[in-house]
Amino acid sequence: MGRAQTGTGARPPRATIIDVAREAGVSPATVSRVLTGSKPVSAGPEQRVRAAVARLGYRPNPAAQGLLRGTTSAVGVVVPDLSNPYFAEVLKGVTNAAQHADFRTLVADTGEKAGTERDAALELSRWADGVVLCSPRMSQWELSELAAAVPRLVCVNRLSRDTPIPAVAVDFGAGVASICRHLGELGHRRVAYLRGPGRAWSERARQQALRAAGGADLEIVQIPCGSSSVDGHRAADAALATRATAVMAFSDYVALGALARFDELGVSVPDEISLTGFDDIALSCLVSPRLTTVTVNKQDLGRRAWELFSATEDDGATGPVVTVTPELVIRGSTAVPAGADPLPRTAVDG
Amino acid sequence: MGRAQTGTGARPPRATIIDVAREAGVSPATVSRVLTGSKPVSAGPEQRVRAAVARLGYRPNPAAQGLLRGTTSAVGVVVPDLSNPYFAEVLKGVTNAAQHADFRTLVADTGEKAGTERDAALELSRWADGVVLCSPRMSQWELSELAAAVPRLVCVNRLSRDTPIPAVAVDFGAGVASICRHLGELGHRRVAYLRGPGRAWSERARQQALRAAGGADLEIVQIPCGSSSVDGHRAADAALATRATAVMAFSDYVALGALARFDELGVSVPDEISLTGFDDIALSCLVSPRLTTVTVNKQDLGRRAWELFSATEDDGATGPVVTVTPELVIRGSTAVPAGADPLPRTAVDG
DNA sequence: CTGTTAGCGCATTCAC
DNA sequence: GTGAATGCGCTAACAG
Repeated sequence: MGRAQTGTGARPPRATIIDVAREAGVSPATVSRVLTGSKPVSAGPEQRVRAAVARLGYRPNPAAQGLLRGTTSAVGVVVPDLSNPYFAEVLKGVTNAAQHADFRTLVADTGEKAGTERDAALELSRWADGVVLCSPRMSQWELSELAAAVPRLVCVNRLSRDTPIPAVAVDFGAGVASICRHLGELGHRRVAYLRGPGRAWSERARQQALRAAGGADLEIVQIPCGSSSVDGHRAADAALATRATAVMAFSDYVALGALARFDELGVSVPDEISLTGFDDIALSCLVSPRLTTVTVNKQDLGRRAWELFSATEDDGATGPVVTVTPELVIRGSTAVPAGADPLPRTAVDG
Repeated sequence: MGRAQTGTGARPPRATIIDVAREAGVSPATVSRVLTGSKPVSAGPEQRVRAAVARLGYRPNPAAQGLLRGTTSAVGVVVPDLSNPYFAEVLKGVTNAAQHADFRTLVADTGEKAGTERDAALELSRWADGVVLCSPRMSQWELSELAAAVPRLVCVNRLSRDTPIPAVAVDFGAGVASICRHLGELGHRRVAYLRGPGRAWSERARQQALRAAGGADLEIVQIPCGSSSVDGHRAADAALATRATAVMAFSDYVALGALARFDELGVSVPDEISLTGFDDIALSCLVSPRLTTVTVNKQDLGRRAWELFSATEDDGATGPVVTVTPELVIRGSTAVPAGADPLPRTAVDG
């Protein structure tokens, strides 16, 4: 009885709060009060409202609520490439945290094209209360400009000196330093570095650490590469040509590509050449040899970005910066270079 | 001159169409007309409006627009696990296609928990014009119920006989059959199958094909497993214990886990045991040996899901179903079983 | 061509 | 406690 005729094919138009009010024999205001719990409602009407809501399958229209509140309960996430497991994990971290706080996640993939990041972020910012920018490749200038236009902007893996943008970032310098130390202790003296995208802040941070680490003890040979496994695969030959005894890749994703190329070439890792990654993605311990890398909790990065986002005020951001220190994890892809003493450095120092 | 005082920290409240109208000395309707192009506006006012828009940095509020239009220009995507490269790729496919049509993508991750899929989809459907459900693990009954509640529901890798839900799905049967054929031709007679999640439709589709393929020629031994690489890693020992000469994994992601375990155990692939995957994720040709699998264009799957979505009417869905036939790609992880004739079957048959 | 009016669905004032 | 009125920002329908 009473169920509005639900034709087989025709879907009933979404019920409004007015429909519910009529059905329950109360005013829309009362329905709203029951649903939001903003003001007490006596038992009788409350029951009738709840029954009507259930019967009609009523769900408040979020657009209308948002219009009234002035907020959207949504957060935008801009990533360079969803195919990259790293960004997929960060997105997962943000999404899960947001879901927990009853927020929706809007996602945009810029396809590693720095030129589209600005538009993507601006667009998402219209639909969401703010935007999380993952490893933006845009210029510092663009970023500052964007920060002025987007109500709540949070960066992942991008720190900016001039503009106080809230950010959570991996301490790439510490990561690179620990890899260099590890390689040095093994006896490597000449290391080929597979460079990431020049526009990536994280790459520039690595370069800085590389400059500090490289010197008399460790010679770093730079090889242009990129951020994907295909890039790593392509750059592997050039790395080999440097006669370095170890290859340090921009990331695990890149390292996996290089590893595949070494395998094709019959170059044994780590016997003939050592290889390191960065990030410790899931698949890095599924390859053979398992990748020596630096471990970063990517979902946690996303979660922290969310926390920053939800702690940020809509007006001038104070710009707290969270730094996450990665940890070296030594696995099978690094070893003493062929024909070298394990710890010559200690011997010399001592 | 004229730039409203943009205090250093304080962000100016988002301008409304009324602000623009005032600034340009016209009515809000004229501003709207200039912006939407719905009706012609003469040059003078148009220029003034554009100038005001630029000066104020005005952008229409999508919530208000949506409220009026009754649509959101957004699509929801529900995936079991963003960490799984397969789903990340499908999401990328949907997002890119949606972006192209000026639609936003909302994403929800259910963490492989079938129980949360329904709520996630229902929730997203309030914010979006419809939902793409990726490999839903929910029951057929729940799915039918959901289809009645969500305006535009599209499934990926899930076909339902009773309810006509638009869907794009891989022809898992054909894929499994081609793997079985390949394995049979190599001379394998006993194959261990690493099962996917029992709730997954794709798993049931595979089982059907397995029943057809398994028989006198090919014995299939079923091993409970799961959908992640960790599951594959765990199940590898049991697969080995069956004394099968080949292992067929539910997916590449699972196969990669098994491969890693075989490597740990010193079991050589494909010399001692053959291994196959399914889906052909990017990393499958980065491991050693490269994985024999069946190739599926995952981004394309997402793109097609989007097309189905945008072709679907809000009312009763007609339920077109697109089937994608995967292609066998033979790489290094499969070989003739130890001590067997390469093509005994042909010999017997001939 | 342009301005005025109304209303999308909802929550939150006010009166009662 | 409850109902009626107001307005969030915007565009469609009307007048002029």
